[in-house]
Amino acid sequence: MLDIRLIRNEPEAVVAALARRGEDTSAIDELVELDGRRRAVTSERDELRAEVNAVSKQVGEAFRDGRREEAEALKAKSKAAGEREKALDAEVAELDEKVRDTLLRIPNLPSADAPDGAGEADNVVLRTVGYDPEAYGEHQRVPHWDIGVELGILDNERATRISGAMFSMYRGAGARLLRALVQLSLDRNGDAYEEIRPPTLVRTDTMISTGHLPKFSDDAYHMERDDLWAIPTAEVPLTSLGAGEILDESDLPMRFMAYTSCFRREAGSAGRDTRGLLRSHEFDKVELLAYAAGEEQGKACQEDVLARSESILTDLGLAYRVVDLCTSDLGNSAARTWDLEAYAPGCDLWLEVSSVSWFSDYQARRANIRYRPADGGPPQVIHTVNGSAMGWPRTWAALVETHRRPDGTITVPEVLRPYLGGGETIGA
RNA sequence: GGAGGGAUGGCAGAGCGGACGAUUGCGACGGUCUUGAAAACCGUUGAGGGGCAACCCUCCGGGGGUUCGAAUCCCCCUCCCUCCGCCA
Repeated sequence: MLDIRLIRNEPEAVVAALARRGEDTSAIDELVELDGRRRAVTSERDELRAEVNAVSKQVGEAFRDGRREEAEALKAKSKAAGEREKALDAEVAELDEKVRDTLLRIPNLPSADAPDGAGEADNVVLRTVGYDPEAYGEHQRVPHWDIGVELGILDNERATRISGAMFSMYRGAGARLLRALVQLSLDRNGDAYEEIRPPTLVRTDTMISTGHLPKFSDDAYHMERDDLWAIPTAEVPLTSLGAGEILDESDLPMRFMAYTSCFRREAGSAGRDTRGLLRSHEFDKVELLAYAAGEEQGKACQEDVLARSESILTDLGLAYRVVDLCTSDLGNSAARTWDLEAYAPGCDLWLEVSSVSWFSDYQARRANIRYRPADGGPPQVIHTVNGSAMGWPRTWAALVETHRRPDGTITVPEVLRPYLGGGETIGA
């Protein structure tokens, strides 16, 4: 959520920044007005409160000194003020809630260096690595859903029978490959990122902190009976790890990683890109996340996550490109996002396998995570950064398609072999 | 699921209707002393909001109530702990 003081002091700047997203900015004018009213009523209420406090004190003194009559008179005076105060207090509460509700629905301001744009087409490809369209043979032009069936390593037909459309099931070497990918990624990031195994069901508050609620409730699975949400990404519990806390600047940046299932209803995208592993309701992901002291450190952390994710793709022998999301394609909470897209030759698609974002203090303000500056100043809201390392189904797909040999078997990239008992081939 | 006990500042832990934003200890920070450090001693040290400022208001898990006045009394909720039951 944005800082209300920023909206108050520089509404034009906020409107201009939101306009870069193509966002309707009328909520800002509304907020400025609401906030003004709220502050006026609040100070009026506070004055009355101060009066009640002062008079009450006198009541006590009068009683102690035995001045009964005076005490009774003061009591009546205080009671009258108290009643007016109560009415104003209700009004303040209502305005507070309105301000917060409005604030929660306003997206983050894009970073100054995020490219402007009106849609996906305006995203900027920063670099393409290892891609040569001429280099792929016919044997690599087989989509993973066919390879999966052919080798018996993917069984979405039965997954569908068990859970419905857009669920998947890995089998045998396919399941092992998936686990190897997860483990590789955890192992190589363990030097700097603390491994966490968080809960995958979370409270409403937790979903609000990352910005997944209140606006995007249709995208998430909700367990009505217990009022819990299935996480769409480990970003949700990891971001809230430090909720409500004041950290020491010397401990920052703090870095965490988690391997979890992720659950997405994919409302509105039914039937789109649903073949094979392109899009499913449940998938595995390893997430890297950092708490940073301010913008400079935050941006450095974003670079670190990106570099780490890229190196995994490189080591897996996959072609990929880095895409700088334009302002209109940016997620609600993000200020700057780089997507990593791996090339899958079989389905001839660039698959988004990672999304590395800097959220400035937007999420941390919602989660109320702060740090105490080393110079002793007042607590500051931290910055958050996160990125996938990686989203595994799509990586699995790109890998299987890329490394398919003419005989239909799959070459296991060297880095994965230790995790597969030294095995060099799948499907032999 | 049943019974009981809790939730107070960075942490520990008092307070149980008015002088309490809160005793105290630890920690942290500043100073004295010291070649330096430690120890000792002195001092400072919660968060949020409003105001140019003096200063004012709010916050003792959350919400409601009683009262002129609530950290303190009452009700509801959440969470934690102990015991019992059940269960992976």
